[in-house]
Amino acid sequence: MRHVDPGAVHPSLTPFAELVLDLVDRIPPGRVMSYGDVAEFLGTGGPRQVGRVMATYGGGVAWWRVIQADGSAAPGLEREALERWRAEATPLRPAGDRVDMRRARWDGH
DNA sequence: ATAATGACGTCGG
DNA sequence: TCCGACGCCATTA
Repeated sequence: MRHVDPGAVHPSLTPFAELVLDLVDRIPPGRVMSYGDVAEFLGTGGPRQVGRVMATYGGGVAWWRVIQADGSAAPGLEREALERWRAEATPLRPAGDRVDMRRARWDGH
């Protein structure tokens, strides 16, 4: 048996939740993906399903790198997300309260 | 099996 | 730019 597989199973999670969390774990610092981007990349589910997973299990991953398509942070976590974005130099819009999706969006590669 | 839920996305006004 | 209405679909009750 191996020591610790990065993509090892998370027993209590649904297959879809594992796919989401595994992908979020690979988003590089300073880059982001919208809920819709994640669903599209996985080829299953939709933005709301990704949102459900993040709301329930997002605490263990880089949740601030998964945002809404317009560049705004997850509801209720705007302040903390902003600190994270600044800390890892995520490209922000002039106003400074949202991510510049055109430059920060990660395509999965 | 059926219905309700929800960290969304898109479009019209 | 901001807001409301509607569609979406895995999960959960």
